[in-house]
Amino acid sequence: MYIMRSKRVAWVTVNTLTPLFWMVFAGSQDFKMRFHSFGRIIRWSLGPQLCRSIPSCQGSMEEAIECANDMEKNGLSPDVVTFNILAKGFHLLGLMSGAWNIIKKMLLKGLHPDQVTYTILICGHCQAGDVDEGLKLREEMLSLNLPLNCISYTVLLSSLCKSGRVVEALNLLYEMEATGVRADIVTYSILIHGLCKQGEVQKAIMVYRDMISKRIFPNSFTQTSILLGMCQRRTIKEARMYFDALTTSNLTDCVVWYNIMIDQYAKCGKIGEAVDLYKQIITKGITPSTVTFNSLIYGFCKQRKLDEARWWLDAMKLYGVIPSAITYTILMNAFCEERNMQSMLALFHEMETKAVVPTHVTYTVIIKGLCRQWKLQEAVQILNDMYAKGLRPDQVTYNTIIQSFCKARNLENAFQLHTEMLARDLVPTPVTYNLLINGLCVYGELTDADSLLVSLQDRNVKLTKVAYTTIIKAHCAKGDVQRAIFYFDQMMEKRFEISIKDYSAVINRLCKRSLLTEVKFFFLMMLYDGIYPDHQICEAMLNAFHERGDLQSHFQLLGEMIKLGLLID
DNA sequence: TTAGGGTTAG
Repeated sequence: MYIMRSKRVAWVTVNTLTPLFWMVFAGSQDFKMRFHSFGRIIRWSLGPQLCRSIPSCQGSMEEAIECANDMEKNGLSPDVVTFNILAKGFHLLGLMSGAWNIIKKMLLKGLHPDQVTYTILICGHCQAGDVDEGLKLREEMLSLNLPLNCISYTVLLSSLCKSGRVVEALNLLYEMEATGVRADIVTYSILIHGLCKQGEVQKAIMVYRDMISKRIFPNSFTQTSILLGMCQRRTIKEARMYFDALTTSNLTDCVVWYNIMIDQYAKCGKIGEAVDLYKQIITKGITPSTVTFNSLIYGFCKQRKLDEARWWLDAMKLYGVIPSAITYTILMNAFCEERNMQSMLALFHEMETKAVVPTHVTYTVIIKGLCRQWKLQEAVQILNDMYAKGLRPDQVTYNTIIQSFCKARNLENAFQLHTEMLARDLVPTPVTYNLLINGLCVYGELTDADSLLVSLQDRNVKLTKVAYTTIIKAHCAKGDVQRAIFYFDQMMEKRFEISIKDYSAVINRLCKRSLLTEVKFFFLMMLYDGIYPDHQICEAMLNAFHERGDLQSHFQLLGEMIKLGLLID
């Protein structure tokens, strides 16, 4: 009971390494109570410091472990809960090897990991981005006859949703139902959110109805997911209607709903509406968050009103809201877009003086700025500095520099960076390959672009339509229509949605080379595909037919244009 | 006593 009075007492106890503690508990008959108090001390010794930097956290982990060791010295054996608390501590620090060591100790003591232990480990794998390892642990649990509970399922489900694997997440929900594990509001909220984010709004509604039928009622998290879904798949007006209904029918308003709405307005250029909502937040006495200001700043940056954007950064400070790395990065990117490197770097230094730690996105913006000034070696230097600072550049970081090396006709360095990505276990994105293919098409050998595309296809590397349209355009421009048709067929076989833009790109290039038979071939293919020509594409063809003296085709097309209403007078 | 959820930047 003494321990429970205040945190301060617990800290005194831990820091003086327990003599006081044992004086308090000496002679206590309530063994369980003493044991639980140790758990609290361990949690307290982890808690306040976990929020700080890693080195001080490690210190507190040592203290927690020392406390657990102290238990043993005093004749109390740590149990599964004690070990779980320690494992969780390591997990929070991202030190999963430490968590595994704790589990090993636990096993050596003849204790068996329980559902919580497994959940912590699953969480560790999932947060490291390895859901499949988490799913393997699920198999292990099942093989050990250790059924997963709602929380363990929810951790897996959350991670699957974050990786975009919503179908598998849905299947897990069905598995829960089949095994008699009742999903709760957290499970449903995560799933509805995941489905909405993937644009699967219909499925999200289905899950929502299922939830209501089980008499689980939405809370602010669920409502946030639905609002997001509305923003993604419906018009902003419909989202606003839902938002208005939320804010008028709920007793307590949630700042996240306002943030989502403000962000939507900021993104579509309706900054006035965004500011109006901000005023509503203040009038209602809701505390705006960093995200509120970030979205407003983004909105002003998008309108290229950088003075006003900067004013909002200062306004944050007046309200006691702390700017984050995202706040600074938004502004830095806006200055980068304006080619104002000086202001961009001034903001970066301001960040440093205010102890706001830059992220990999912040550095990517700096790299983008350097690339725009063709300071490519300096950009590579920043990339290396990132690793030295313990930051992991991502695909966008690499793509930014690769694009610039391609534009600078330095394909060797561009491919070197691609190799470096692979060496660092960073899976290149379809954009990486689009950039490299485009680089080879425009500044290198087209045959090399062909070889790259074929090798990617052979290795089943995920590609987007752009890879195909890029190579098709290049073959059209260089007159190898057979090859262009070959890739066009492939693009259709892969069921990419082909638009008039794609046909126009091909037909325009063929017109420029006066390859009229091929022009007619693609034009017919477009009509067969159910795509109506526009005025621009017809104009290009008319000119080409006229220039080559193919008057029959010229007048035939004119006739078609009149029928389609594309020719006025 | 220990495990799970929402909004923003390149």
